[in-house]
Amino acid sequence: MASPLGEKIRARRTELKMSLDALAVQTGSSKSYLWELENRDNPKPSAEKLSRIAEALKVTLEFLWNAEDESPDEAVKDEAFFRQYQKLPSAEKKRLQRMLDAWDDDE
Amino acid sequence: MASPLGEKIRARRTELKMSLDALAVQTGSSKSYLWELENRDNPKPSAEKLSRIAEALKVTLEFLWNAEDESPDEAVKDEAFFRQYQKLPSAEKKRLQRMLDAWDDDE
DNA sequence: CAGTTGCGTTCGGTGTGCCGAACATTGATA
DNA sequence: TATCAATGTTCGGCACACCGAACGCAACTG
Repeated sequence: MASPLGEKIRARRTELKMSLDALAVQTGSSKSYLWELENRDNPKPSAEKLSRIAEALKVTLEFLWNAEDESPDEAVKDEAFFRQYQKLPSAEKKRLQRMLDAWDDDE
Repeated sequence: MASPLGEKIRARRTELKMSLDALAVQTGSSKSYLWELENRDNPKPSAEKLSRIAEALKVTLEFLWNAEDESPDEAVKDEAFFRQYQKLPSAEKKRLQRMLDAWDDDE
């Protein structure tokens, strides 16, 4: 019954030792709705709600919404890579971009 | 009237030379709704819709949603790169990671 | 025991996200 | 000019995201 999104929210919330009430206050949601997100079948929160939840849980939107096939560990590494990448001068970025494109062409 | 989110969606959509119709098909939305997202005052799309839009536009959820007023052009490219990167198998990721590390060592 | 506090759960109602279908507008073609 | 195709715009209405308020239940404390 519970969705992957719901599992992630609950896992992270309990990890941070928050109650539904506490999270509700921080995110401007109602605890009843948060309960629905965690337990109901196919939750479809708004970007706004989910964004505030992600913020309160100190994870990214991407992690909550679509990291289904990715382990949390790998997601964290990917984000670290990205932060590192962003600091490069654009000439270097282009080099990496070309490598990526080349790989996509091979499948 | 148009929100930052709306501006970003339109900017990226026209950049990719897509019509509202085309984007609608790709994202499972209606073009009328996409028009509302681009032009109406305070759009509050669901995470689901926004996620599919981000994917079609090749940017991340974070980029579309966060009202970062930093230089958008390079940010868009970075996000596109990251989205592409995430789909790689981890062996490939490691290769790129090593290149990045090598760069950092040189300064 | 009765009361309190803290947590999760249920549920009816309401605002609005999102849609389909019509209408407006531009541009191209002859 | 008239006409057709493509894109953008408007609008009425339905479905459901989200809420408040009640409820259940366990662990306390006097």
